[in-house]
Amino acid sequence: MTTFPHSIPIPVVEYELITNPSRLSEVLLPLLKARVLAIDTETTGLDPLSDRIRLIQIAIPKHPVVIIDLAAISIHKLSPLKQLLNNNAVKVFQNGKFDWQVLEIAGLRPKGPFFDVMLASQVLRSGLKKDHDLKSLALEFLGIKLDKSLQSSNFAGKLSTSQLEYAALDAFILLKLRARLISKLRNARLLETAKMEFAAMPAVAEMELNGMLLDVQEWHLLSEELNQKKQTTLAELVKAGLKPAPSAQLSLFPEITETINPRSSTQVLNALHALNIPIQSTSKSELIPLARQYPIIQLLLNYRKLASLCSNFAEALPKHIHPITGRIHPSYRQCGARSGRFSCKKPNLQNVPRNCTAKGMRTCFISAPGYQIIKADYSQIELRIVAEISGDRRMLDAYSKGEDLHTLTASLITGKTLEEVTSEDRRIAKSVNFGLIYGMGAAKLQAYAEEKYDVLLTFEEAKQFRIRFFQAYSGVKRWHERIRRTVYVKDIKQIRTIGGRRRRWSKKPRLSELLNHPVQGTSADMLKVAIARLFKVLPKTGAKLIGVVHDEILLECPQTTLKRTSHILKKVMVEAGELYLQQVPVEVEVTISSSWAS
DNA sequence: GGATCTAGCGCC
DNA sequence: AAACGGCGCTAAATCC
Repeated sequence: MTTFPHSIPIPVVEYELITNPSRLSEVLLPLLKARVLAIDTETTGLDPLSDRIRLIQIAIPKHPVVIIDLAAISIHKLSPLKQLLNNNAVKVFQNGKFDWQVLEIAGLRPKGPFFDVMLASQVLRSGLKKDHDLKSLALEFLGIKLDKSLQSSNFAGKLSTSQLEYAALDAFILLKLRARLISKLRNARLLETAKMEFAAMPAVAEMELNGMLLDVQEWHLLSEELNQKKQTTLAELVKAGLKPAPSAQLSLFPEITETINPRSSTQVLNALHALNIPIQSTSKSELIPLARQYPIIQLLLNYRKLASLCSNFAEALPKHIHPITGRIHPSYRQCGARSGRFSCKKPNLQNVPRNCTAKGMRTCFISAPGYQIIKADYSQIELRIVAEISGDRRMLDAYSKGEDLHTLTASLITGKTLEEVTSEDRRIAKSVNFGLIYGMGAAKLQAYAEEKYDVLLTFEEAKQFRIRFFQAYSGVKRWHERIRRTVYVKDIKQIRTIGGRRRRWSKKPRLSELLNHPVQGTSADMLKVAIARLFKVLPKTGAKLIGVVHDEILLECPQTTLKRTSHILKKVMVEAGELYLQQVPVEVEVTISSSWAS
């Protein structure tokens, strides 16, 4: 890594401010010939749906930065700009998702190929937890200290010279950053991964603008139901004897301390100790084994779950309904996870509960009139990727014959034939499969099976299943051993997905992290290829991308094109998967419904 | 008093 | 020898 012992002075950037339509086409003429355009925008705020674009700054090498004051020029006079943004030049952005959205809403949608310096940096430094804002990138890759104090200045009124200089520099610096990042990416063999991110970027930008529609009335009913349950559970808890520990009752106001807050782990710990229940912490894994013995613990678990559902979802999600669109527009980060997976926030729609009430929260996410929701997800994608990467014969055989891997595992660990396997056996096997591929130990497997699959195993059983799993899938065992050697013998601190996406560690990685990245990351890669391709083909169907959840894609589709669109969606997803999986068939399950429920 | 950390919940 | 990974949000607890 290059270091810059002395910071380089901030370059002086020439610019021309355009406030007059008659000068526009003239000044854009040389830009039309450029192969690369660096673009930045300044807006009146950070919400593309309610704030407005003020400036667009465009930089090309050896030329003054062109700053166009969009407050001064009517949209009808902008065709030269539209033509420029719609040409085949590479468009360079910093966090281009935001600029894409702002430009789209201003009727100035830019056309790719794109280069996003933030995404490039995230791909390059994945796992190393660094900042990826423009200031950090300029310092890290160019040794330039940028002054970003004007970023949040008022871009609605009259603009100062320093604001214009700031705006010009932001665009100009992107050219230099791109050049530096390209060579870094190429040296790290990450250019292909970065290009995949760039291609997915407009799809992500549009997905956020599309947002999802929440049925507020149904949501309210569901919230009421949850709240009722929460209150009755609280009453039962008090009845069952959840009260302050004796020492705490020395309070001057005993009536106030008659009950405790069941969400407070410290209060709960004391209260349970007072009831002679032997626990070290109030964590779920410690409470679950005691739930059968002590009814109060089951009530406590129920209450905590209900309280979390109420505050995290029932009360929280309606607050995110946008006043202009009436829809929820979460913020997706396409490189949000170190594996390359998406993360989602404000609100996080990737963790909306599936089956928390009789009705289900996801049924409240609905399609607009005249539309339906198409949901498509990759079937057992992580296990398929494990089969591909490990080359495990048995897994590959099972998948190529179209067999069910959970049933196969059930048969292998119980010794029963495939026909004898019960649905209970299969559920056990499911927990075993998902638990053991990343090297879970027997104790955790036991807890995990109970917590997630309601499967009771003794420690000995968990141990036996673990042994039999690795006997049955010896290729998986060899894969684990191969990776183990890379950490503990070769001291390697990085690993890649099938497509080459890299994750690094600053300290010695855990084996499970090294096993996990190629699997989760490859799954993320195929999802991104899929949405990038969908971005190109969906417009002709009228369908809109409205959500992604790791191995799942959600479209809102006009009734009239449902059949064709779901066919296209499935085809695109399967083909994206097949780019990475050569030995395992890729399967995608598609459902059509008036809501997000499956 | 506000900022930050932790525990515990949801999802794939 | 033992070890599942990846996220975000809320409320309580703690720090400054």
